[in-house]
Amino acid sequence: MSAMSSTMEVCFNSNCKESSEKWRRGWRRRTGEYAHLCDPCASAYEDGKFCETFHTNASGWRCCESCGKQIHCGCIVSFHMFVLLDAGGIECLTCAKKSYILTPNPAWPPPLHFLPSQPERMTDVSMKTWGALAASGPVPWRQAPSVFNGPRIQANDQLKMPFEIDLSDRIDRYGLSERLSMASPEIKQERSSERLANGKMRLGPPEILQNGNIGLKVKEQHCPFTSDFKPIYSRNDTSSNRSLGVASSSKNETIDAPISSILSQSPPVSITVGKQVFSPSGLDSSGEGQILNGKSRGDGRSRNQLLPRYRPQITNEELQQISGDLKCITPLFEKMLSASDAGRIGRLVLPKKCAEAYFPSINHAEGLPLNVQDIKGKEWVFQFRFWPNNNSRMYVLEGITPCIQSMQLQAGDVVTFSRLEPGGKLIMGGRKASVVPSLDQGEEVNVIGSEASSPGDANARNKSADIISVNGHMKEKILEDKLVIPAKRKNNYINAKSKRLRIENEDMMELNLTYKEAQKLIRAPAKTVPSSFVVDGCEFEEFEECEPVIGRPALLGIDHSGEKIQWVQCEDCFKWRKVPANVLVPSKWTCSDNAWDLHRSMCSSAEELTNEQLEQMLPAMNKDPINKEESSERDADLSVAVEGLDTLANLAIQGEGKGLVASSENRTKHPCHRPGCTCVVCLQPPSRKGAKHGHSCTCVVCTSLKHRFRTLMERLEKKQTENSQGQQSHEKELDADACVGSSTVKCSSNVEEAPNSSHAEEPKGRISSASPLKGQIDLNIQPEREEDFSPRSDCGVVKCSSQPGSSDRFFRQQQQQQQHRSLESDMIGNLLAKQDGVGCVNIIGCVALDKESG
DNA sequence: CTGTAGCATGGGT
DNA sequence: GACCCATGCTACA
Repeated sequence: MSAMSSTMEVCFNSNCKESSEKWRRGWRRRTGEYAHLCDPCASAYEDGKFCETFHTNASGWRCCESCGKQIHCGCIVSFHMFVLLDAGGIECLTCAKKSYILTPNPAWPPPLHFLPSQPERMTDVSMKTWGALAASGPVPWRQAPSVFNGPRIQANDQLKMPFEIDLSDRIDRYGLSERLSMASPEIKQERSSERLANGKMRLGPPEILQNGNIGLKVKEQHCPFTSDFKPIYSRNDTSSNRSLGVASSSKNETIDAPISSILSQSPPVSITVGKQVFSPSGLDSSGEGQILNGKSRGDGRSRNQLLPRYRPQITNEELQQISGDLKCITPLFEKMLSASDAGRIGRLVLPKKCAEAYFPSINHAEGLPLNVQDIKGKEWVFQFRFWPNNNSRMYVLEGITPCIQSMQLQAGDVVTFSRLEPGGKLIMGGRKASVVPSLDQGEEVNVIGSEASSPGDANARNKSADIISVNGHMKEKILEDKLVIPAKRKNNYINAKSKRLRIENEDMMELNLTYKEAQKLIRAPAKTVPSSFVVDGCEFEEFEECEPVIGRPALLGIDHSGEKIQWVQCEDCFKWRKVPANVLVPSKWTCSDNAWDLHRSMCSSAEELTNEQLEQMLPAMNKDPINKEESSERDADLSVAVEGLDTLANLAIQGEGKGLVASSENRTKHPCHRPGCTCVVCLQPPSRKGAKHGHSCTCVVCTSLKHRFRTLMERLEKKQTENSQGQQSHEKELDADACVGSSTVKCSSNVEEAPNSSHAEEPKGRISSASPLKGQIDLNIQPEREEDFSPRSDCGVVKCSSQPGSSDRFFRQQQQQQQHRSLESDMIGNLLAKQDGVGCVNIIGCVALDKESG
């Protein structure tokens, strides 16, 4: 700071402007450079009298809450002369020193690109130390003041806060650095002995609380210039007015930062946020992995920092809820409950590193019982154990189901593990995914459909958007509790890690949709004239190179005058309006579009339908589990009727094609061909050189298609007959099975295989007349699927649920499809010659035909 | 037949 | 390619 230079410069002090060949270093500027001061100004600065000398008439003076000394708060010069108190006000550094709370003030974003060299001490000691800490193990300390996670800090950014240097200087000036840099052997020894005793961690020295001054003891425990810190996340209740505060921007702010970044960037001081004192530490008693018999547990990897997804994202409120007053809480880690975690098995798979770092050491697979207290104070005993797994271990916590249920957690929610001081009691908390606060590094838990999203997780967002794109606005009621997407891990948690979960979430769409319904809702976009052709009496409508339009579904009805009409729901007010039956209602339709009833061409107009009438029209609403609970809230229910596929989905839920009238033409729609499309059009003949199929094409594909179509008709006909006979029992089966399928609507049959010959010989006319799918067959064929379909799956409709297993099955189905597709072109000829079946309709109306013998 | 415990599998990192 | 871990599988009670 007092370095001299002989370069002729003007004093940086605007009130001085002396030119001098000799200048001295003053305060650190935002650029990272130092203010060059003339000798007198530098002296004033170093004496702490700069502002008193030059800024007496400036505003921004405040008094130290403790000693009353005036400090020029509004000045960069005095920026490091004071600390912000949690309760407001400031404290001069001298007083702050007395309370051993050395949290620097929040600073501006560090000048990444203008970083001057670090003062040697900081570089050599502090930074190395912290750098070493960052890589030294799971860091059960993640809290950091907002200053660290305001601007996103990358872990490897060599950030240097301005206060780092100056603070150390100040500390030096106040004679603190000596003390702080003194790594007491006693303390070290104490820490070592604390790490683990008898397999149980001693988590924090009792004396932390004994003197009633957590902050004080914490400071002594946290020698900033040693690499051996004890992490204490303490609730500095009594000394809050003496704590250096870094204001938390919000009460519920999550205090989080990449550990490595914190450790590598933050000054080695404890930090208070709210009422908490955050004492950074790379290691706690377990940070290096638990030590048993003097030997560190865990492999080398376990000493790496926790994966972001396991870093506790606990909030102040949660901490307060957990710890109460005068207690220290050390957030350890957290984990999003997977389907299996939250399942009936009651096993929570613990992240290995976390288990080894924070839980007692276990040497036998049987493990040991672990007393855990939930946030309500209820004691639980879990069995902490492991399974050998690939030369490794897989740690699980058994018997968590009651606790999970007690906390009303489910898959997607988060369980948190913290440690309560004194005593080191494990605290298990829970967080509903839908209430997760924003997290650092863009890690958030999102509720699909909400605006909350992780900024750094485009993929996750996209995935969410994918779902949204299907759901449109999707039913919030469904989403609220079910559709929870964890934002991501480093790249994308949900996208990469939780593919199953994602699929499961998609399953949660509870989308019951027959492909007949899908077909009726698909149409060519405006200005697009679909080509049509007839194959074996089946009229196809094809519009390539454009996205299909999902028409707005409507409910068929008959006017009081006996005229056929359809009821269409306004997109804005959700009132149902009557339009002529032959009208093609666009997917986006509002009352203002109601040209047929001008009296009801405004949303303010009353609805013509009574609730009873509507309920009659939507009888299935009361059958559906979801809609059942919503049936009493018709408005709320209707309010979620949305455009496009969302509406499609909703309508599909509401009934199996009841009253759906969206297409004016009874054609099979084949919207567009995309990569992966397996329709007969996209599937080139085995030679792969053929042109697209025309209506008179007699290639093997088209021939097979015709054959399939007949079979489809036959099967559906049989299925319908059978359904009408045993629908009730069948529904029970479906419920019991909890959906063998997926969000892909699938048609399968529980009908015995019909001999192929009969298919081929089936009179065409009979099929056409008998089948409700006359003239409707999608061209998308996935002939490979055979093992996917439960014989108990309903024909043309499938219920999807979040049941574990269904998603996985679907996932595997998808994988198998992919694999099959890669072989498909080679095998298509043979396959088509052999296959028959009824299909699977996905949301865009593609039909995958179930392979069938014969 | 059902539930559970323990291991195996395989996608993801 | 090793490791993690979600979940499937299966023997067993």
